[in-house]
Amino acid sequence: MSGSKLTMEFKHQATVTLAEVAEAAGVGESTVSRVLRNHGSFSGKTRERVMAAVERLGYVPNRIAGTLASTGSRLVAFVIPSLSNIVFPDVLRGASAVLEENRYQAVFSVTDYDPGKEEALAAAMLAWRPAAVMLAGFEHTEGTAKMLRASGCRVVELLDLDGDALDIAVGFSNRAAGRESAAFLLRRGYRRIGYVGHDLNRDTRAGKRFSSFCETLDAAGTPVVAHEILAGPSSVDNGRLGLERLLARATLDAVYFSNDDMALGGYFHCLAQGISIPSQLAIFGYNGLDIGRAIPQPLSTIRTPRVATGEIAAQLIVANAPPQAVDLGFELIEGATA
Amino acid sequence: MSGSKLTMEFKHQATVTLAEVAEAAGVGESTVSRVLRNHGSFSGKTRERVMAAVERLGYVPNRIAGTLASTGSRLVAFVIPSLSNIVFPDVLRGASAVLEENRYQAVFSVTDYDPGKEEALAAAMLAWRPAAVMLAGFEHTEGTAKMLRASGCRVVELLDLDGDALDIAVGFSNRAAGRESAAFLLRRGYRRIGYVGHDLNRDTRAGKRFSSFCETLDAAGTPVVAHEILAGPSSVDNGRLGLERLLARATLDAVYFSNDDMALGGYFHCLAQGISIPSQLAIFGYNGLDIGRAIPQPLSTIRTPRVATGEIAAQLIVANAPPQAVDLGFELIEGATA
DNA sequence: GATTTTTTTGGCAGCGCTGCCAATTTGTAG
DNA sequence: CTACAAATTGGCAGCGCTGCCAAAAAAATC
Repeated sequence: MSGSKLTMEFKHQATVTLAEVAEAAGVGESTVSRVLRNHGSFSGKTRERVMAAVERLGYVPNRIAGTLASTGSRLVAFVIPSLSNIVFPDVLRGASAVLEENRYQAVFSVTDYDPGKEEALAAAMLAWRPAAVMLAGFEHTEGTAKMLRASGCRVVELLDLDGDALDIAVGFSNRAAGRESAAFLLRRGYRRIGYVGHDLNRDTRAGKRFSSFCETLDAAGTPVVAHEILAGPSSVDNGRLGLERLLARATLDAVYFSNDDMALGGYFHCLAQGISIPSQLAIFGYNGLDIGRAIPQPLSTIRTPRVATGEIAAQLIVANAPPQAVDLGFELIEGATA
Repeated sequence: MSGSKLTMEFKHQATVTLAEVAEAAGVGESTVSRVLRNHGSFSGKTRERVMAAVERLGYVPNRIAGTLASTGSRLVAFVIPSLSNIVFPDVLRGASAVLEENRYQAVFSVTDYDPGKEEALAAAMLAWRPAAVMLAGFEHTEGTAKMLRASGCRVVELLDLDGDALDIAVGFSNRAAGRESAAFLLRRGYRRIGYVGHDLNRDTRAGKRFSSFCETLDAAGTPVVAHEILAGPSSVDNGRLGLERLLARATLDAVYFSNDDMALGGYFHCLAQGISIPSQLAIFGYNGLDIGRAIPQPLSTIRTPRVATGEIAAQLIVANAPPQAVDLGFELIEGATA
């Protein structure tokens, strides 16, 4: 479209091809290919001549061509809801370490928790013929599911276990997390419990935690007294704001937050307002962020295996493991805020 | 290598090709290609027939083949030091939003602050013939620089401005950040200033901040009294630990931290130890994390344009802008801790 | 030294798509 | 109805590499 003159200036694709290397080394193309991939047999002398030519010409193999010619791409596609929610960078971190070791490449796109966008991005990803597509959770549009099933590529659904997996699932039960959080608060004797969360229609895993949290409290005869759902993303500020609003409407002795960052916001709100924790108000979070342990009173929360989720998912793909659901569990941290 | 029997079970690459679509629609291959890319001319009737065939067969274009056949790949490669340091997810977030809008794909690898690994990963990235490679800062091995220059693909160096760019640079001056941090502390009257940081040989941008911080204090005749460098990554725990060690060795009235997370660790250490802030000890961070504003005394720090760095970098690539250095600046937040 | 076996090697047909060009169809003007 | 321009369309040669197969060279055996 624009600046074709500029384009000229900055594009000099140093197109050294395998054929040129072969020529320079005085060997056949397939020999170069074998040496470079260290696959098949060739003599040490040949190897040296090829490597010398590669070095001399500054040859960089073209994976695009290589992938097209062979099959299976060593690309792993991540279609994640967000990069602001620490969960996803953590998962990527775990996965990328394993993938890099095995010479796979990670590709990603961010759906912003929008299922429609997820479908579009998943389609775009499939066009790269990845070895696997990794998504968050089980809630996808029908189109997405159909497309993934038809694609023939491996699918890994991450961070959830409450639902039917398309292929592989790695994570833990969000329902169990919600349930155990509620049970913990009940054990501690709290009875007037509230909830502060971010948009649940979009973050369906948070939604599952909340709903099983509610069910557990209902069963105990002490349902959630009040809840405050904030439209924006999970954040410290929203946690603070949410708690402020909630306390303006209801008298509570404990609050469950959809995430640690929100819980921290709530915690700081209490500090600022002189609300003593946990005697006046208990706070319980979710995720087990490091910073939760560093505050004056360690945050009571559930620690999730985020990095491990990425690692395991990547390992299963690398090993071409059969369909399965891997439960990594979570750990309830009693902390000092509840 | 392993499980070829398993392999059979899970690979049914639904290989519907463009040729099959053409066949089914009763048109030529190039026509299908034109319709799908909405490029060139074709009649409305043809369009419908093609789309119907695409729908019916569940055709997913193969970008690998498309990229090989055309030129330029609409892939943007990120070679970043870490995903734990919030800086990089933020940059990716900004960039990926812009890239997705323009139908580019983000690919990434994590170097773990290791220049050797950076070189290897950059080489692997170039094999995908990306439209651009984005790296952190200017400090690369000679091999990396040579390879990037020879590659002919655009290069963007992020988050630094103190050095010579290979092509495009987007960020701000870390030296200026260090200098202004020091100047601020001096203006506030602090004279016995210490530093707590993470591994500086590896995070060269943090190294630059520290060195210009030191120079500024030296020039004022009040050099850094003591510093504590922790081997691990920047983290809340390390900040706490670093400050504890530092205070055991020196009497200080202010401490500069290499990052906000470390500064927060220091802040909480003070809270726990009853050290009053800022009267007994001032704390100054770097990055401007949200949580720094939520704690009882807002953290004094420098806010960096992380998301914007990613956005601008992506925009320049999408627009195929000429080589340039874009200074996004930073903002000193006075806060209440210094 | 001849023969068999094993190791190396090169040739070449695709992988699925795009870009170019020529051919065909359609539209328009004379 | 003819001539000419414009809009559509199809054919096909690659893009750079890998995989297969047969040929050549080297090593082992008798």
